[in-house]
Amino acid sequence: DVITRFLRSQSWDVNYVRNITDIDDKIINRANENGEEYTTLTKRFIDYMHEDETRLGIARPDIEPRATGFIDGLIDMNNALIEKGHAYAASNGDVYYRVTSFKDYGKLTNKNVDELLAGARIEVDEIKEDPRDFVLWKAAKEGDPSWQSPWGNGRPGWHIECSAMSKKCCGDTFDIHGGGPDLPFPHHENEIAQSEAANGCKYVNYWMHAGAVRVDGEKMSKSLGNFFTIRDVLEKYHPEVVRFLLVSSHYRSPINYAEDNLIEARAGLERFYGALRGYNDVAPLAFSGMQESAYYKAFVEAMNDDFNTRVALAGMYDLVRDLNNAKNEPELASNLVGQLKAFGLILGILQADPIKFLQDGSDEEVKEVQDLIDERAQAKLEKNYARADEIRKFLAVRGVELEDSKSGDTVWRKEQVLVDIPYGSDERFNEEYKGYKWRTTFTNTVSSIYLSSCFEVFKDKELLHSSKLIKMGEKDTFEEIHIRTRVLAQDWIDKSI
RNA sequence: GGCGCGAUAGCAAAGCGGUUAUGCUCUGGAUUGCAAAUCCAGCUAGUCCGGUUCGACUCCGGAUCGCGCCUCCA
Repeated sequence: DVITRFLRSQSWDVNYVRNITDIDDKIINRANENGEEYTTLTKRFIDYMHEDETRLGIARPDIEPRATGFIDGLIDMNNALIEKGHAYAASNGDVYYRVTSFKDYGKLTNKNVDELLAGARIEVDEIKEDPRDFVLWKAAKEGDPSWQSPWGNGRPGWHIECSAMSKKCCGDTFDIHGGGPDLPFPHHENEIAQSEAANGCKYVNYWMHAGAVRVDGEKMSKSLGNFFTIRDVLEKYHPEVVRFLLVSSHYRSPINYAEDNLIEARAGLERFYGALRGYNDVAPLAFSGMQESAYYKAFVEAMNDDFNTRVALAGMYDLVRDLNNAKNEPELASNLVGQLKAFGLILGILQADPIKFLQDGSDEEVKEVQDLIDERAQAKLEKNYARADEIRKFLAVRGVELEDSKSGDTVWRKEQVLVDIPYGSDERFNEEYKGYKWRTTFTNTVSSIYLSSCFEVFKDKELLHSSKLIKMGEKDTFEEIHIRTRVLAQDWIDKSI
């Protein structure tokens, strides 16, 4: 999504194609289990996917081909491969690709065809000429969805559909082919073998493989029990926070999904939205009018360097600093905001109402908080600072942070929940130092590889201080963290006496 | 075993053969009735062992650790 947005912003004519595999063993099995048509099942999941994408602000591709819509092209391709000796129809109605016939096989992933045999774990199939051969067309089992073909009723093989779809949608050669880190072998290797053998020309100019999303440092998988959906995440975090996390690292780097990283992503966004408050009427500037801007040059340079979104963000932070310094120069500030929003548009962030983003609360809460703010303003006018502070503290404990601006207005924002108390209730320590009581809470959240700790200092049950989140590396021991937190707590008490 | 990727400060994450990455956190200052936000300044780096070089986090070699792929999932 970000790559497409950026390329288009630089006047590239982009044809963005993303295919859907809507027929395979898993789909057939699940549809049979559910007692429904496989098309009903795939439609439901495709609809879900589109809903999730919409929430994340992901633009739809220009074409979203489905495998079952390209059966004819796929059969043509198989025919071409058979004619050229790169494929053969087996006795049972399957069609296989003859791997040894393609001399470049393995060029993408640096595989040696001879060594592949040694590593083959599958049982030797009597039907294939060679265990390395892969299926292009699979004969249908009784009752399964199938299509007619020169080799009898069947359905597409597992790799050919991508070659067939891309040929129709992108042509014999196209520029960029993306995919996940698990795809280069065998899938993309097989696509190359199919398309280059059938079409007689180069398949793809640039391969882009993304880094894996990891959970607690491991691959997400059902067997590991660390599997969850984007919907689960969006229940807890604003979609923009998720996007921000993703653009915070290079697309090729693995990215670790951890609560701490989401919290940090939110903190970064708060800095941007804090600066954007009050500029709702400023629209993103067009890149065409920004050619001379140093921020624009930095942004484009970063993005032109293999879509280095992290470096692009660094430049945007520079802009934010300059924007915060330019609050007394409305014209300049407005221009900077326009630029910042323009960059945000490419990354798919910063287009929301800052106040809404920062307050992140229900309408009832907004009213409740505003009433207290009004009461506090009155107290301040009457120089009743005790009451004013009481209200501030009351709200602070509930995660509402007040900011008095110079003009006298008070704005507020919702503080992140720094610590999920329920975890680690058996890992709390109540200690005493110089007459102050302080409590340490440790957390080791389910999806975090990091221990976190925070401390709260009390005097006669009154909360005096609540620490910020202290994050610890995975190598730190529990004992070390405990000592470190104690030092911080005692340090605070020493200073406050 | 084969192929490939990685190891950077308290945390996250980039570039770069010599010169500030950046963000979060933390510390000091300015500001504030007190705060917050903001600004200014600062503290923490480059897994280990060799080599190349005037100079290496950056290049080369090795070790260690971590991760991915090697499946008729696509």
